[in-house]
Amino acid sequence: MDLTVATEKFVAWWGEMGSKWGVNRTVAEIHALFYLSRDPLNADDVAAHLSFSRSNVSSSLHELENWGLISPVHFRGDRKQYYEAIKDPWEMFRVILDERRRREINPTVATLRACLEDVAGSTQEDLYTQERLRAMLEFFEVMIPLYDELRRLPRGPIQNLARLTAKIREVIG
Amino acid sequence: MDLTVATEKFVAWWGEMGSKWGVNRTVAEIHALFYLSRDPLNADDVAAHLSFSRSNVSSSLHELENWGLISPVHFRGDRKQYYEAIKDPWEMFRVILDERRRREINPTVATLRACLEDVAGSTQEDLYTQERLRAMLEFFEVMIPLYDELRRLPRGPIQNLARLTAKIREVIG
DNA sequence: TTGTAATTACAGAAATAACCGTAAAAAACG
DNA sequence: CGTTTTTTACGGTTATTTCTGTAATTACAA
Repeated sequence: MDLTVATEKFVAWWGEMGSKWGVNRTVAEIHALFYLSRDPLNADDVAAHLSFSRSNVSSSLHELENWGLISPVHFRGDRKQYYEAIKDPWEMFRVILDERRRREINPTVATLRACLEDVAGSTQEDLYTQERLRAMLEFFEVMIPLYDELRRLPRGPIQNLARLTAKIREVIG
Repeated sequence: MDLTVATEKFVAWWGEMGSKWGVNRTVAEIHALFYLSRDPLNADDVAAHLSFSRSNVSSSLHELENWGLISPVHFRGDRKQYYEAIKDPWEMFRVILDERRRREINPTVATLRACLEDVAGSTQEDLYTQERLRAMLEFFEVMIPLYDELRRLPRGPIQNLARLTAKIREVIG
């Protein structure tokens, strides 16, 4: 209970965003609370601050842990399970993207390959479909290695990249 | 009705992905169907192929049009409204990202600014929160211009970027 | 106009997802 | 060990989203 206006506003917005990106609103709100909180929180803290049931909080914490966005913290002499969030946005989004890649992008590539197998000995009619599937697969096959490279760059060089690509456009344009 | 195995599989998968990224499953499936289809389709075609109600198809087509992923096509002497999808994956994902930026990223930046205003004359206690909000805002303020640059690059240079960033890491690492 | 075909709006039904409270289980102490 | 505290699992409920069918509207051709 009793969050500041700014915290309240950010938590609500982050929940809203979550729901637009396929993340449970409650999970996203809890994540936002952890992100803004200086100190680790336990399930009761979260339940009290956001007025969710303990059980709902419990499973949401699990989900956030599975995503790698929060990690457990223990205090000696306190049995409760505390958690704290990744606090650096760069690291945080890297974790999210890595996880989405693992869960969704990789299987998508696998599915595309499977579809291409299915359509391999193709009649004239399916040739167009085959072509579309191949184009999509090629897209991922370029973007995935690019992401793999970008994710390893520290933020300094990333900031310069914008300037660099502007230059590239200038040269070729 | 009577889609090929590959089409069926891809449509189902795309719907699955949609639901994980905050897009209505039906809308995503219809989009997939358009993507794979050589010829423009009308609402009846879609309803027949995927066994959705006409009205459901109608509103889904609208939504896809709002996203800019399909566009209307007319055939002389045929009153029906046909649509066709963007067929180039590069262009397609660019449209999706642009739209998500407009709908979600820009408002997020605005919200962050608003939160920072709220927390401006801050007590000691809120100082940490303020810091977190600022860090998040800074992240977006670097990534948005970078995206703006990348989205304007044709795919050739993008393919080389991966190699380039590998080089950068090599030099600084 | 008038009739016909296509589209859209809407309200209720169906399906899905989210949430809570309780009870069982597990873990941490003495 | 037994006790206490914390965590998890589960069944039922509520809420939300999705989907459908019908009715109203619009666009078009004769």
